[in-house]
Amino acid sequence: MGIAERKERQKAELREQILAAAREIVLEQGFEALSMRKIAEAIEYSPATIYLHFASRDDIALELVREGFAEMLGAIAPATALADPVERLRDIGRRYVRFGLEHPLTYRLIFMEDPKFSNSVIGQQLDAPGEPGSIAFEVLERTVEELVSKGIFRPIDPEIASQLLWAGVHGIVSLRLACASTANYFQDIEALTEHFLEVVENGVRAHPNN
Amino acid sequence: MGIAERKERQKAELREQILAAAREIVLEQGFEALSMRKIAEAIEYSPATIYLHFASRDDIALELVREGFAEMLGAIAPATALADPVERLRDIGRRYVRFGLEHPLTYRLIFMEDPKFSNSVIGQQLDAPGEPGSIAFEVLERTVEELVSKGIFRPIDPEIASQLLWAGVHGIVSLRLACASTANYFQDIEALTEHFLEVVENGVRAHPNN
DNA sequence: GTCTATAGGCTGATAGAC
DNA sequence: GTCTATCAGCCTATAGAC
Repeated sequence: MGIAERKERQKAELREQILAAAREIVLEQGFEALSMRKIAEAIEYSPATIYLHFASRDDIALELVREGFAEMLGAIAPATALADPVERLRDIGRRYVRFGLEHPLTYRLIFMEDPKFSNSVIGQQLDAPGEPGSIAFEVLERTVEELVSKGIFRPIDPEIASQLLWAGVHGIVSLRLACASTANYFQDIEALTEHFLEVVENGVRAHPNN
Repeated sequence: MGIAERKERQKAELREQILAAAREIVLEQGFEALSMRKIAEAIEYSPATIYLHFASRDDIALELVREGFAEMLGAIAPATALADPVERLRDIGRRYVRFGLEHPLTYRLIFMEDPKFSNSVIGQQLDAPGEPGSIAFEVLERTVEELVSKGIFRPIDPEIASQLLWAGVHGIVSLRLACASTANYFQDIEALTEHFLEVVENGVRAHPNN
């Protein structure tokens, strides 16, 4: 059945081409500029052909958000390897912020563009136990747990602490993306991140060390 | 010159009607649904008439973002009246989050919708010393200063501390708005806000009280 | 599988009549 | 000041030919 396989391969390739073209349009012209016609032009097929691979524009957009989310998790993942929970926690925060700053349009796409897609993707990732997003959040929670059990952090609900950390780094990134030109007020985001991590760490520490 | 005045009054009235209609459309159908035709239909004038009061759709949108920002500041302002700086700081945070949750679409419009407008409005507000936004941020900074000078907070740069607080509450609100349906993970935003304020307070306190 | 052609919308903005 | 009419363009999605 070599012929059927080749056909399937070609079909999958075209699907990938569509997504790649869509990604490029979003990264170059913004999310709202994404249209079936532009994708068609980029891949040198007619708009009608795209509908053989995706049911709608929303389907493509959703897939892009999914990919963006996965890309973000991939950028944060290396932090997991750190043995020291204090360093691991900091590294997660730093990597999160760095990803947001280095991929502002991807970050916007995931969290700020269309609530319909953000909601669907983030919700799916967090509600299903096996999903990468769920696992990433669990790593965060378990790191907090470790810090508590080692007596470094005072007893604090790991879920709440994790949500605080997430909200904090998300706030730093998304506020920056919302007022990117307001350079006067958010000059050094990396430094702000360090301060945030230090303040939170200090705020939940069992034996304050300032 | 009563006639000229009446005409001016009527002109201003129509301008207000346009903005009111635009606001309603954005709050009911979302920002991207805002169009000149829909506004025209709502005010029962032809689309061409709107152009006598606003140069473009962007002009109207910008004005809406400006108004939204002002509305937010107005909702936070009462916190200024609190004499106790600790309570004042907490109240600012609480009011900020409450406004975001009670006016999600206005909050989205200000910070998450179109960076073009967010940027312009937030930038203008923060860069010009006399603007309400600038003043609000100064109140925050001065509150931190007061806490430091009274020995309640350790010596910390008030600007950095203020940015941290802003980023934190913004993160709480905007993450919630991005994944509104993910109720499992962000059940009680008010409680999360309390934890955030407590952790930050504790993290910068001169004499830890846990 | 891929195309052309098109239905059936929507949009911002403006010229020119009244 | 306000209108009608319209330009010039965008869009998603599909029917039907090849």
